[in-house]
Amino acid sequence: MGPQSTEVETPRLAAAKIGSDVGLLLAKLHATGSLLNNKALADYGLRERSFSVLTLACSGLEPTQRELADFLSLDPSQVVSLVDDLEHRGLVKRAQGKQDRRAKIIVSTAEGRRIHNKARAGLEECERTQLATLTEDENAQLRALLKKALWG
Amino acid sequence: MGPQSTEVETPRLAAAKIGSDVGLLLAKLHATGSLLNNKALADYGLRERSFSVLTLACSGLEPTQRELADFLSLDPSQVVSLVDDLEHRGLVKRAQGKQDRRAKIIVSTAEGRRIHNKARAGLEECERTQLATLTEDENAQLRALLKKALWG
DNA sequence: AACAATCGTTGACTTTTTCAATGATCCGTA
DNA sequence: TACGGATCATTGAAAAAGTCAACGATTGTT
Repeated sequence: MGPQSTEVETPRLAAAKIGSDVGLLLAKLHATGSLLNNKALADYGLRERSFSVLTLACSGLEPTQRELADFLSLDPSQVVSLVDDLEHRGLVKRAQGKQDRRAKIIVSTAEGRRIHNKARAGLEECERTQLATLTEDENAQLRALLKKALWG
Repeated sequence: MGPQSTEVETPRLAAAKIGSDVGLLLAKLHATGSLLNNKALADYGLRERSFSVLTLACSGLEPTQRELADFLSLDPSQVVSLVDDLEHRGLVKRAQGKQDRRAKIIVSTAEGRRIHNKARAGLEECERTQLATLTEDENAQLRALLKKALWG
């Protein structure tokens, strides 16, 4: 992503109609958010994406790599790298698919769950400050709207 | 961003708590949205970013490149490329800054405004279909929440 | 006048994304 | 059962995007 300063910027340009373009708003919020999230996760050797993979590995849903790729909007080869990294660090394991032996199921290790719990706490705190200008209700509303936009 | 299929995916993994993580929701909606937006803009030789620059050039706000970089969360060198491209195609012009002669103000040409109008119509139609699962009210709510999250 | 800071630009460098090819496996069909 | 086409994880290469430091020109400050 681009270079973000943590300073408050004067959004002179937000006056333009583009300031209401959903695509741009998403891009901007995602950009600034990613930067902060990655910073918060760095303490645990994670980034937004590896954290997402780890979260799903810890979920008990036993996702396959293909499912991870679809859900996270990543190329399958990118998932390979992410899982490689997490596996080398002993946070997740590859297990053989149950119905499909081609597929590999990603499951967390005890250590993975330990790290994940810590990282999640840090990330939640980080996101809380990011959305500090929203009330608790608005925060929940935003989540609900994003989910509905994605999955109806 | 990653590879998106236009098919509807079964979000088995959305059940995980991560399905409520704002960071991931933003990333995912942004990813799928970008893909569709870029596809819609391709007819006009534009992409999300060059469209944003063109929009601001057409806004009458006379943005400098530095302001574009800040507002669009881009590195100044990326703005150079985007403006180069638009300028070569005769859609925008670089004008000397008024108070500051180091700065360059980006303004649209008549052709730029013509293309922009067409592209904007196409993009709006595209975003309408993307957010089809939201009601008109929810759509407006989402915009408002994103703006508030960004600028309070 | 001197100095540090900022603007746009360039170029090098790293990271990320994209894509095609591969072996293993699955599934439908003859 | 055996064949053929599709899907899975993986690899590696190529393309695109992002990052960063340096530069001349200009600004504002001391």
